[in-house]
Amino acid sequence: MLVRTASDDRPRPKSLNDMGIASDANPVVSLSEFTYRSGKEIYGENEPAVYVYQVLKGAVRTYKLLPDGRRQISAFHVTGDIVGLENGEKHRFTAEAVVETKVRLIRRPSLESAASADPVVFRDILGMTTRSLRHAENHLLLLGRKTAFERVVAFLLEMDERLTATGVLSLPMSRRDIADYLGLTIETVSRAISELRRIGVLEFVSPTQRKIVILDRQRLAGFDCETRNPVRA
Amino acid sequence: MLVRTASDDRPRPKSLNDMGIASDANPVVSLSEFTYRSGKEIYGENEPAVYVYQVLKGAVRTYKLLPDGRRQISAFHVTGDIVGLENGEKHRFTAEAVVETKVRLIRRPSLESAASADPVVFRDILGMTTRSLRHAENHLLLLGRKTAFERVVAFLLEMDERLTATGVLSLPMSRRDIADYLGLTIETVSRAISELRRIGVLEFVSPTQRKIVILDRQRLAGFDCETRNPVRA
DNA sequence: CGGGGGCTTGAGGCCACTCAACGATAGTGG
DNA sequence: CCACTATCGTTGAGTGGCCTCAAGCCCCCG
Repeated sequence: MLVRTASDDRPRPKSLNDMGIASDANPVVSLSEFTYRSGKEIYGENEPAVYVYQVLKGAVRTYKLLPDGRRQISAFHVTGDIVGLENGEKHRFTAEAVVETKVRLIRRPSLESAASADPVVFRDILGMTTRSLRHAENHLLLLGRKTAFERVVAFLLEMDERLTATGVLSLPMSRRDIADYLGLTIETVSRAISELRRIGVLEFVSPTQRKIVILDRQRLAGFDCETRNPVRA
Repeated sequence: MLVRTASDDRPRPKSLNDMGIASDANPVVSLSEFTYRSGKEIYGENEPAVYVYQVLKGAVRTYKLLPDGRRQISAFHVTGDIVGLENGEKHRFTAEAVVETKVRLIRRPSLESAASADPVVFRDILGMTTRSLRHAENHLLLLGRKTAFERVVAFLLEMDERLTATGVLSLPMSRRDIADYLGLTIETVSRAISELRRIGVLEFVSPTQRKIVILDRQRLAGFDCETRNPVRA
């Protein structure tokens, strides 16, 4: 199994003000923005959780590593999503920018004080945590019990829903990211996509393999054995 | 893949009072108790979430099914654990008693009113949700990237920690349950346990295969490639 | 135009699954 | 109390789906 390396030259949002980026004196929480270049680490697993991040543009992957480098991506976060809301002192994942990504930074202490002051904020935090939990629970089923083909189909449907819903996918992530999200290898992901193209469900938009047209969503959805209505004898 | 059936003769806690079991007039939330026999369904996936349950004795499994019967158990819940806290209208899993199980029932509406009245209750709910999320996130890594042997080791260590921590495990669940929790087959689970016995890490306590002594926890833990300190180049 | 990374495709191997047989255990009824 | 039976767990043999290894293509970018 390949061991991947992580660069340690990531920007430090702690020095945002030093860098001349104004920090917003919001009445609710202190805000500021930052842009991460593609592949840069936003925070590391087990680091103290100083900030919560809202993705304004781009995409973020959050993952865990095993000592030998095996990686499991738990989620991709796109525009509007909140990243790093741990409800605890430490980050449980590493977070990296999948592509050039702009985020809004929210200081955790200021978020917490806002939450204690305002029940609505608190309720929002619970809602977002529940949302993450539901996503993780569905992903457990995918990783534990779905075939490689079913996983790739489920991934494409999820991305179709979250990215555009126009039938044309512009995936920000590489095949390696997809593989590490689905618990597969890049070759297996590639073969599944090729198969879907072969049978006429998908098509690439030239000139790249990351823009995908869904030609027959009906049929694509049919390959996903979703949990909707499990038959009970 | 085998399609398993679910009995539909489960008791209905809705009729608790009709059944002569007093419902506790607690100042905070309305409480009552109920005992489920081994294998009985407590609630079904997508059913309206009327109750939240606290396990008083026994064990509960929560799972999702695919249409063809493939099952993924998301968690086992033992004494003290809360089950069915969905923060939403519907249950996201089916819950069943693994063995004869006594639970305390908490009406969801009464819990919600308690939460809005008391920030401490609300904070507890967030804490429990976060706890579930952390468990699910760790399980994603297990299902996505660990080998069969590593999964079984991780399972035994988890159960050792949660059930007794005395070095003697009395597993309430069958090999099938374990397999469906770990995303494996019963044969693979069995082989991994046999291997651990063969090398002298485990031992069965007669006369059953569900009582296990951990002879060398050091070595057992060594087989678990936990996420503790991933090496970074 | 040369180099490199990302993606695809093919060939072969291995880990976990499938199928099957058997022993042990627990539950059932005579 | 003891056959009888069903269920659970183990073990072996063989298969197959996904992984590994490798080659080649394409696009991007200096």
